[in-house]
Amino acid sequence: MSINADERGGVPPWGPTVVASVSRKDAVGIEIRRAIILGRLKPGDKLTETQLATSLGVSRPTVREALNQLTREGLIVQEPYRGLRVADVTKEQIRDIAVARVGLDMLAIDAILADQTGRRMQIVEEGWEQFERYAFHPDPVVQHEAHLAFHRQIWAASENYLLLKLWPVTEAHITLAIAEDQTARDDPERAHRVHADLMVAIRTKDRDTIEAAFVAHTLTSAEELITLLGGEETQ
Amino acid sequence: MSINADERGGVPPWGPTVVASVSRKDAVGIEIRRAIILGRLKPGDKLTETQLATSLGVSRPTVREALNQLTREGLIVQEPYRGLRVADVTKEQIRDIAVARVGLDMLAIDAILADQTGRRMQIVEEGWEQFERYAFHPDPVVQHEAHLAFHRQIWAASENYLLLKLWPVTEAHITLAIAEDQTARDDPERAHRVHADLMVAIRTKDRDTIEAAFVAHTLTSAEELITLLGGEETQ
DNA sequence: CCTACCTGATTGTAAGACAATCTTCCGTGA
DNA sequence: TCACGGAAGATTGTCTTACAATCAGGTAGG
Repeated sequence: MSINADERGGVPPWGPTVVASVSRKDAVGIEIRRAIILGRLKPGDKLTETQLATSLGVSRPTVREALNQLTREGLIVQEPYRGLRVADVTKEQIRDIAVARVGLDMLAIDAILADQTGRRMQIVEEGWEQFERYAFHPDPVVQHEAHLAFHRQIWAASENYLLLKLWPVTEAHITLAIAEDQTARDDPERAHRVHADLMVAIRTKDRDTIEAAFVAHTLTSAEELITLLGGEETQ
Repeated sequence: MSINADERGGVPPWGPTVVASVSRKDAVGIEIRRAIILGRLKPGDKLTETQLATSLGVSRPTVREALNQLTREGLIVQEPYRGLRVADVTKEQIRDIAVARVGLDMLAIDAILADQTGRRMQIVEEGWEQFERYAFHPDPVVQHEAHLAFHRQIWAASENYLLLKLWPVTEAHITLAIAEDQTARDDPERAHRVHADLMVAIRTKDRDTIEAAFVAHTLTSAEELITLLGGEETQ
């Protein structure tokens, strides 16, 4: 696990698709998120600054800056002077995440439906097209990122400045919830279908229909995950 | 502007009320937020890492960690290799902040109203009592923090894990919006009254009444602020 | 007057050092 | 044998110094 291209034979670990260069700090953050998405770093795993700095080939100050950000987002839990852990979420928290997400999604939807020009709906359509392009990509990280990008685009379509500011923390928690859900990552057909259902509902432009779809998409999925986790109390 | 108690005669700059010690990094963050609240740092003001480190009496790495966090929250805007600025918000963004806040507040209220035990409502009452204790404090920073603490407590009362994770970014934007509103800071009577009105509405336990109160409290205030800002486009 | 280059300002990153805090293990005493 | 205290190791928190990278502004030359 290193972010220096020269150590990996030319292709940086965050892949060839990033056009704008990213800072080392951001690259570290990307790499840690990927490791969580891929299950290489699991909820509860312990980490240290020195270990991460060494394996990522950067200095401790650089890794600290990335970790501070991940900590603030909620992906990493820091225990001063003791080390760090990949965050895990309890079943109750998974439900809370879903409840808040539906509320926030509906805030976005209200703004989209309020738009008489159709421009915001168009932005959602473009997000859907992007999603379809990558929904079946062989790389599970690309699939996950396509999923996140689609949901982010719904919020972006609302053109609400604060919603977008809240996205990174929300994204981190979506990632954590999905990291608990091993099966979700392995079923791109299902992932595509549930998003297609969402898109069908959005196109009706009927608020109640859309809300029911988001509840099904998010809350119901959360309850299924909680059932799957069964007796495993994750905290 | 320094965070070392020994340079200030014993009392740390963040005041004697902090019981748990805070890290230097956190103390730096607190100090910069206070300066923004007090208007000593104004929207658009330019800052440099070196300048802040010197005046706060800490090292550049420490200041960087604090600034990274403030940047992520939205209080500071960073321009790589050029310097930093106190964020300012446009009138449209002030409206967006208010719209999103009402939505989030109502998410919290829904969770509070759903609670049959009355425990969550009790938490709101305790938040109100705390607010009343400090609403007329002579220090405007204490007043502002009392205001933030009261609103945070409404979210805390929802016991929704993700809502609380979203609070710091929301708080930063409340602070920015209020920093634009010079008059709001100077009228603790009015501040107390508008929060008392909110509390009266919350106690009715009628969702529509509460929503109307939050709209009046947040959206209407935002529109008033936008009118006050008049022709001054802050972007 | 315009363009190019150089310099200054500032951030991004690193290395090494040490302080602070917490945990674990070992030794001693009861 | 158990409990307590102290020491050592692990890890973060903070600092200092240094240099690379990038951008903006000013000056000089054409």
